[in-house]
Amino acid sequence: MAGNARYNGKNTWEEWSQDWQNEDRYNFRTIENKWQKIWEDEKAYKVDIDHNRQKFYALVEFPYPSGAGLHVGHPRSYTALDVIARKKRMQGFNVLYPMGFDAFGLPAENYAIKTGVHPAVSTKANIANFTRQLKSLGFSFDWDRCFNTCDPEYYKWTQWMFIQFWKHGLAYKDKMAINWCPSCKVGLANEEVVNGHCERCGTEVIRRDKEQWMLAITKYADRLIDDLEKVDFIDRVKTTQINWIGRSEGAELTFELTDNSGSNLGKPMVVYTTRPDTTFGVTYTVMAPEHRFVKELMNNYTNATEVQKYIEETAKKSELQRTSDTTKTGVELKGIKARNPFTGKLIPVFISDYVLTGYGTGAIMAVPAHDQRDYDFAKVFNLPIVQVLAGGDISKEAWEEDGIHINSGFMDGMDKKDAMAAAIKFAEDEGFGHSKVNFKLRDWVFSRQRYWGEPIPMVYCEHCGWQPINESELPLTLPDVPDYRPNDNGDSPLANATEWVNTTCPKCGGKARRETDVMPNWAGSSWYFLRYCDPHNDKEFASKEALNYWMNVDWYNGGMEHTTLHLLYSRFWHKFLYDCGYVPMPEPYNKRTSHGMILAADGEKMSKSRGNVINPDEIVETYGADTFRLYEMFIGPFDQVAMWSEESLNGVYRFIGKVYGLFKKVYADKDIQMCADDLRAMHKCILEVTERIDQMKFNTAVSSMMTYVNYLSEMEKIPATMYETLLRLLCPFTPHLAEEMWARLGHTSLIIAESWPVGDAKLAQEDMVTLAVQMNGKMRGTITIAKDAAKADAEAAALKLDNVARQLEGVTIKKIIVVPNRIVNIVV
RNA sequence: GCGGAUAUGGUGGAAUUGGUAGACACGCCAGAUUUAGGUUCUGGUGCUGCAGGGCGUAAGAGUUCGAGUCUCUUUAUCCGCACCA
Repeated sequence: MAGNARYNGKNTWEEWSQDWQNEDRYNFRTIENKWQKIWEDEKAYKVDIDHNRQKFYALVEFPYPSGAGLHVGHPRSYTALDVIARKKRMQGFNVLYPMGFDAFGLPAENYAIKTGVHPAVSTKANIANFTRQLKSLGFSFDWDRCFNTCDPEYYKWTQWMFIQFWKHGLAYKDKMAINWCPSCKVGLANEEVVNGHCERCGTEVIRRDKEQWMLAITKYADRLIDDLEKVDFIDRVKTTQINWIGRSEGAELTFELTDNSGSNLGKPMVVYTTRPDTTFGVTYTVMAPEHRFVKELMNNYTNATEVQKYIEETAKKSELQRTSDTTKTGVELKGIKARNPFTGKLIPVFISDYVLTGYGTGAIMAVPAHDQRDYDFAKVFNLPIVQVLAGGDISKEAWEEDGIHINSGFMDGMDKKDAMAAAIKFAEDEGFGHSKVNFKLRDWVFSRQRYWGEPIPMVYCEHCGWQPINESELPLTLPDVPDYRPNDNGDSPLANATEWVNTTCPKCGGKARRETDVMPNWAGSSWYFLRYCDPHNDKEFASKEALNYWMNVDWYNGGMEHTTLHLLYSRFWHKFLYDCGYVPMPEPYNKRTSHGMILAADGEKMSKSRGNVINPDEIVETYGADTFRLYEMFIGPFDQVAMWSEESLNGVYRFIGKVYGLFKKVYADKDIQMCADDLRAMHKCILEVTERIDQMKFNTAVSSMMTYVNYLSEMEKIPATMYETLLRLLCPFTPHLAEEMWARLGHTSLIIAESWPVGDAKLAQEDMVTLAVQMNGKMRGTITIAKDAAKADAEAAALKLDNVARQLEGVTIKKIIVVPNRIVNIVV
């Protein structure tokens, strides 16, 4: 017999207590290891469906298992929700708090290119390391539900979902100009381009025509905005998503293109505008250089060479060059005109790179009087500027505010609202336009020309076009390849796996080729929270029963940087599954919060190159997991950036030592009476900690406990109830310490399964209160009187104060304001 | 340029939401114990005056008996988006 683990190998509590009674120092290393082993052996955090208990699903973003290991930023989020999960558990909820790994991604692949180590091998090692680190911090994850996205048993379902997208027409292949990172040799989604640079490696992104798989997220744009009303997301997240989706209401109007004499060329140019009411002020039109009409009408231009040259120059410009240089350039398409449908006048047509091909219709009507960009362009090309809204001074700049319409025919005298309605009605009646909603959001570029991702389960057949493989053949596993390097043609390394690529068409049985691009690293994370509900299911991605019980995620915490990436993608993905009837609710997350970043002590981001990275392993080694956890909660307001400080960490370490030291003063006698002050201190602490955890004010929750511990330190002897209450409150933050001291009090149960204390507001109340006494709002002293004393008593007591009486000499009291239990203000 | 946030001691930060500004912690100072030392304990610590007192929440104005908190103006820093018609 190895003895009882809880008693460090001793068989009885008595044997064990002989040992620890001699210990002066809190031996966190032994103690933390001991409890982690016990929790693991007893599967203390394993959960199952239990219809008799209310569920609570707490979720944190699963990490990418990088070679660098856990960053001190990760535990900020994980500890916060661990605290919440543990408290909910103690409050009787059936809590699901899972962890997994988002294991596909470029770093493993780049590492493979450098070293030849297969990404599966390095990823596996990294996952093992992450798991060890996470376990060393004592998080209450249900490890039985852990999975990673590069496991075929998992990505089988990612592929299956892709096929469902395809079947519903939401996955399509399209040749288009995409963002291309020349260093990673990979296409990027809009969301992955930061200031014209690759989000991963920082290389300037260029534009490149490529055939890409796309997911039609724009079909959900409206619902992605509207349904934000149904969920409890912090405002920052909501507004960022709304701005990113960029809904705008306006109209599409058709401008006929004509030759110089005014005969129609059969090219109705459709423009998008948010201000159809200003059409009387349109003095020219502009098409994006890539607009198909520009090429189609090439023979009509008298300056075709110049036009051609401009088109080529634009194509060469990177996204960054194109957007950073705001001086207007362009070329008039000489030989053609556009007819303003409101005035009938013929106006010039230009091409310019300030008109974007991907937004609206790729063509605009220019109102230089009321749009600064059009104004700038008109100045460069000396075009007429016609004011149609009263106000401003258009000789200096465009007037972009509202105003009464002038020079606008039937709209003269109208305000914006009436004129908008009138303009759209006119366009509809005359058949050249209609109202239209547009979005900045683009469809999701879903192909990556790389290796380490989910293979896209599609094949191309000469006869049948693109076809999905049979669902019974899933998972389509990633083949081994000898060389992971992508090539400059933009082919995936998979293109060289000839045997794998050549296959048969699932429809006609003829020769076919597999898609060699893989999915982006956002694919696996778009639905992982569903898998946690039923992670070992090999028949479905999750059973109906499990989804009905566990979904939605009740509380999801993660980084702001995912607001327009993972968070938006997964909401879209989930809505699609909902529309297909595969998930019970249209939104996956009830509540979303976000933590601030942790910066290095120098206020900079932690990075290898700066050499200011704090390694969590070293902190755990030197101070212990509890200190680390508690410090991350105490470091500052949870939603704001925080700077790492080893000195402050030391303060938390001292606090833990103090809690340990108090144990010696605890009365063995359980029935000892507490006085009113004791009860007040205890209940106040319970109420504060409870409330502050719910509000994520972890830093002040910790200070409440520090205040309580300071109170206990001043006592000669501590009633057991007071100390036990402290341990219960502390348990979510410092579970090892709480568990150890709980056991030393003689308990044989685990404290993590104990109930959360309930505070009594009455007992927490003071019976005497201190009021501030002010004269004309300036502090003159304080009085202590009974709580809820009559106003007259407070007044009388205040006037008796020496300080007040002295200063009252020779002045008359105008009035006295008494706010019960707060303040007495004497106005003179 | 647009959108969002932040601004309080030497430092990180509190403030019951309009009612004693600076909780809690770090640091610092003094003392005690131990000491070769970072340990531990006690007391002090916004600024300023000998003192009654005065001044203090980025700056300026306003509302109020009373403003860190509400309104307006300005400034600084951080983050996101950026020719989206």
